[in-house]
Amino acid sequence: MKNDHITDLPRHLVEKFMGIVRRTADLENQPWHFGTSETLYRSEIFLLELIGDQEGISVTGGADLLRITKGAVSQTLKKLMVKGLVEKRADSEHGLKVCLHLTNKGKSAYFAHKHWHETMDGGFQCYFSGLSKENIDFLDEFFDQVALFLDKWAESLRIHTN
Amino acid sequence: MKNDHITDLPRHLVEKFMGIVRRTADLENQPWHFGTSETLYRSEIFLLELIGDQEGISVTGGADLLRITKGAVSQTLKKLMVKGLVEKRADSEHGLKVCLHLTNKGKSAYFAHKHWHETMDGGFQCYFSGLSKENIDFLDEFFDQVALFLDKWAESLRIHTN
DNA sequence: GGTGAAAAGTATAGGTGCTAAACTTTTTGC
DNA sequence: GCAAAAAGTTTAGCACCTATACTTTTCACC
Repeated sequence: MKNDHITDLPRHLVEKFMGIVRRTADLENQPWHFGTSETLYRSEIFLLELIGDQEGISVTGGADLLRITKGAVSQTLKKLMVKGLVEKRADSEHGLKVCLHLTNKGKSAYFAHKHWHETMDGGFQCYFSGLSKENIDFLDEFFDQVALFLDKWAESLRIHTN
Repeated sequence: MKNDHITDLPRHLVEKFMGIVRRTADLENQPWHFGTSETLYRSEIFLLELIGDQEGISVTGGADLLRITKGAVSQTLKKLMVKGLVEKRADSEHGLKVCLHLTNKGKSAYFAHKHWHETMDGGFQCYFSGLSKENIDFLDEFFDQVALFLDKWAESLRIHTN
């Protein structure tokens, strides 16, 4: 069929997109060795980054932002403390709450991660800056459409799970 | 700073994109309840889909295509067989190889999944069809840029892992 | 002010999904 | 013919998450 290259174009794009999604998830699952001698795993990096962004956050607060259970945060937290990257401090106004802070070792890892993002995102930001307003607007709209699609996906799961 | 909305636009888009990527990965991790009474998990769906697409494939062949170890395939395969969705057949030309096939129950799940994709992708394909050739080309180029970025990412991990 | 419910955090069991390594059996190559 | 390679399975172990039970503290209401 000589028109395959036209009708298949969207499918081709969808597959390209899904490839990117899977590769990104894959890369995020790789352990990390920057800024510290400790090996950091995905969940640990996420929590470290969150604590660095919001020093003094609580376990429950972190769980809400990471959208996981507080039990999961508690477990990851323990690993970060064993590695000497994070410390717990008592909340002066609430005897049950805990305030999470980075140690200097933790800050080293945190800023190494931030710096990695800077250099890494550099080229990409550059590419973005070179785009026309039309293309930027289009991308924005496109992402919204994808988000709507994901809503539909989630909804279809919700229905068939009852 | 009054120009924040301009300089932050790329960052805003990057975060939007990363949100989509994470949400998609999340949705793929949800268990599945279509076309069969059995609950299917991500690895099981992937393998089921692969066997449906390529009936008669071997364990090692599947491992290569899924880019995981054959041990992982063997484990997932066992679950699919316990659920009665897949069966092993001897390879007539190679006594050690195994040919994987869907049972009727497996085909039901496989086609339910395919049908779900059809209806699900429907609206999105529609949206795609309405796009101009310029926008399509731009998206294609954009995904290529993201792929390049992921290459850089992988490379940076490779270096720091030696 | 006292009491019961809610909230913060921890600990544990269990489950998915993967790798690495050890193992068996068959096929292939010299 | 025999060693090496290939196909597949099994096991131990790790990362990561949820659900649940639990303790301790705080809060709200009478």
